[in-house]
Parts: sequence; structure tokens; C-alpha cells
Amino acid sequence: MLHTDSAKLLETKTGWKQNPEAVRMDIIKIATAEFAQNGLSGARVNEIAAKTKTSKRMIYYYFGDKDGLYQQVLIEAYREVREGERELDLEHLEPLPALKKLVEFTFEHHRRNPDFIRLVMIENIHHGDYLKHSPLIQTLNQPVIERLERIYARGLEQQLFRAGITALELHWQISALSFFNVSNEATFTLSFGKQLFTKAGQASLKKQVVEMILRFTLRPALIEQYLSHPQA
Amino acid sequence: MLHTDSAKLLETKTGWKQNPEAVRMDIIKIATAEFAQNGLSGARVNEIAAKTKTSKRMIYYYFGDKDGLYQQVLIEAYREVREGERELDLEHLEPLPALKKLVEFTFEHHRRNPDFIRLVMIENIHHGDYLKHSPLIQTLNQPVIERLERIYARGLEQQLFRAGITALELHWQISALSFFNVSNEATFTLSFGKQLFTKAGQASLKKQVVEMILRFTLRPALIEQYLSHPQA
DNA sequence: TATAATTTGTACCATTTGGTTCATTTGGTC
DNA sequence: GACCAAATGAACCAAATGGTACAAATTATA
Repeated sequence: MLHTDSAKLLETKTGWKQNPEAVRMDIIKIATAEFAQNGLSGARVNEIAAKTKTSKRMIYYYFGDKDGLYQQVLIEAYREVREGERELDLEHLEPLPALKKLVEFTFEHHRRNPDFIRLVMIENIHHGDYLKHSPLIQTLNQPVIERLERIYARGLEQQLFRAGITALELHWQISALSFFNVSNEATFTLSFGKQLFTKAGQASLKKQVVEMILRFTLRPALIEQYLSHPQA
Repeated sequence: MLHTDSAKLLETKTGWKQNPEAVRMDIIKIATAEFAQNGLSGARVNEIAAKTKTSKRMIYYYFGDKDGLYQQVLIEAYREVREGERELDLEHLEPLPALKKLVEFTFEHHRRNPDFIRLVMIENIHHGDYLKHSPLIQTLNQPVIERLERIYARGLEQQLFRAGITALELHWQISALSFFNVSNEATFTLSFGKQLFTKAGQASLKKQVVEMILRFTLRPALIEQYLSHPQA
């Protein structure tokens, strides 16, 4: 009975053919949602197993223990999200539109991946203890900075951007604004109402975030010229 | 033996005299640290009880169950943090210094209260379910917006600030930058190195955050004039 | 001082939870 | 088709965990 569904996935080769990779990914998918929803200690291995196409036995067979599963979930989540960012082609754009597009994309990308955001929150609650053991992450994240660096360098060259800004700090700022928007929606809403989290509110917020980054980066003399201001 | 210490706290009135409020606060103090460190499901009632001057029995006597304790911890944390913000007197300052001081204060205040930040993170993981049942929070948070509103209104009047900004969005932005700085330190460090979290890195970051808010708020024509720029 | 109400300590319990044991099935290979 | 290694299922377990029963101590009160 458990196999009526999974059989389809598993018989990619001849006949039955065991397909560990598919089973592994099925477990990770389910576990991702479960950890994101309930946290590390909040998630239940039994619950994860029940929602999986396979059994608890398999979770321990493939991942050793709960922590091992959580760790793989984390890494997979990072990989997938960073993968999604790679499509973004900014090299052929002028510095200002490139920066604008990058900010908009980051803002939307975070919004579209709340489970990833939640996993990162959870990992931060744990002081990054599980990501520590995976040297893969630096490699995975480095390109983000380099891309931003190139945009900034071009903007400097063209005397569009002011000097004295580091790509790392700029990335930090873009991340902060985009991350917080998703991570703290619940408490912010309870404290100050839903306004900012309606469709209109989010659109406005995105625009403001873009403006904030651009006004920070542009040479002041160019701000009026490059930013449209509808009502004043 | 348990009473050798607590007795001192408890005999504020005549003789022994039970002092529930002191016991309650002792429990909350310990529980705050424990929840902040381990999350809701991660924290252990037994552990909290052990570190307390009193017993597990008392926790259930005063707070009903684990959730009840967590809820009180949350509310108390909010109250205490907001209390700390009230000392800030901005009314007698000119709009620009007032805004600058507010941003700097928020940035430092978050940094100084990591346990509060962690509790808010945890509560967001739980979709704000426990704060929902406490109508006190809106009341507790409203003043922050009003204070910012007054600063902005004065800045507008003096033609220092540009039009079209809402106090709520501005507060959101200040919060985002200050919150993220503490909440995501672990994963950000693992991804991009410790640079931004050394003493020098944090000082720079604070300065950049202030600049970002001011450049966003000031009328462009006034930026060069009001912001010092040492190296260019 | 008898009595009622509040407060606290000890021992205990039912359930849940992460994790395992053992046996079986499956697919490939000689 | 005999045999082996990989993969899987079901029942089971010890420990941890939130929570409680019961009784004792303390205080206030009449």
C-alpha cells in the first residue's frame, strides 16, 4: 500500500530497481517542511516518517539520526535557493538597473521561499551549530558578493555610485531588509497591524527598499535625476 | 537548603512572609534565558526548575503549564525592552540629530538584548501564536511609531526631510537593519566570515545603517551638506 | 489554639520520542 | 537457481518529558 505511489517514482530504470536518490529526496522534501514548520526539536521523526513514502527505518538508514537529517535538509535548502539566484543575469545591464533588479529579486526571492527563511532562522537559534560542520556554505555564498562587487565597481567607474561602500556591507543591508520582511511578519503584524503585509503594503515596501539602497549608493547629485518622484 | 538564598528575597515584609511576586520573577528570569537559548520545545521544564530557587511544582502552580510560562516570559521581555526605550528623550533635539540618535540607539539596544531578539525569533517561528493571545503588545509598541512620527513631521516642517515617507515604514526599516544584525549573526558569519561582527565591523555597520536611514530621509540636496564624508 | 487557605516538596506516572533489533524482501550476479 | 549485498518493514525499547497526586508546612484568621 505504501508502495502504490512510490513505485512510479522508483521504476525509472528496468522493472522495480531501487532508486535511493529518489527516496532520499522524498525524505528531505518532507523533512524540510516539517523542520521549517516546527524547528529542530519541535519536529518529530515519527511525523516526518509518516508523511514520507517510505518508513522511519529508512530515515535512519540514510541519515543516521535526526541531527543528520536536519543537517542535510539545511544544506539542500541553501543549495536550492542559491541555485535559483544563479539564473539572474546582471552583467549585461547598466550598474543602476542591475542593482535595482538585484534588490527587487532578492526581496521577492525571500518572500517566495519562506521555508528557507524559517530554516535559516532556526539555524540561527542554534547558533549555526549544524552549518558549522559543512564547509560547503562559504563556497555556496561567495558568488553573491562577487556579483555585487562587479556591479559596484562598474558604477564607480561610471561615477554613478559614491565611493566608500563595500559590497559585503551592501549585501548585508539588502539581505537584512529582505529577510526581516519574511522572518518577522508575525510579530510585526501583531505589534503594528497588517498594513505592510497586504499586497499593496508589500509592493510599497519593496519600492521603498529599492529606493533605500539606491539612495544609499548613488552619488547625491544624481538622486533626483535618476529616481522618479511622482508626488513631489 | 533551597531556602538559604530565597529566604533573603522573601522576607521583605515581617518574618517569613511568602512573596509570590519574587518567586514568579525568579522563575521568569531563568525561563527567559532557557527559552531564548533552546526555543519553546527545546527548553526543558525540569531544567528551568532545577536552575530556579524554587521547584517545578511552583512553575505549574504559577503558570499552569509550559506554554503559559513561555507566554509570560514573552510578555515580560517585551515590556522590559520597551521600558528601556522610554528613557530616550528625542523631543528636545532637532529632527536630524533626533533621527540619528534613534537609529543608533535602536541598533545598540538590539545588540545589547540578544535574548529578547532570540525570543522574538522563536515567537515568529511559532507564527506569533502565543503573542496573539495578549492584546497588550499593540499598546506596548504604539509609542515607538508615534515618536518617530513626531520627528518626521518636524523634519518635514523644516524642509529637511523629503515627503512621501511613512513613519511605519521607516520604523520597519530601522528595525529590519537592527534586528537582522543580531538575529542572523551566526549564519552570516558562516557564510561570509566574521568581518562585520568584530568591534570595528559593528562600528562601521552602525555608521552605515545610520547613513542609510538619513540618506533615505533627507532631501537629496541637503545630503552633502549634512553628512560628513571623510575620505572623498 | 482550632481551622481554613495558601504555598511548597517528594515521589510518581503516562505518554512521547528518538532510536534499534531482527527478520525479510529484492535485485543483481555467477 | 544459489548466493550475496543492498534495501525495507514491523514491532519494540529505554530514556526523557510534561504534568500530577498527595501530603506537609506555613500563614492568616476567628
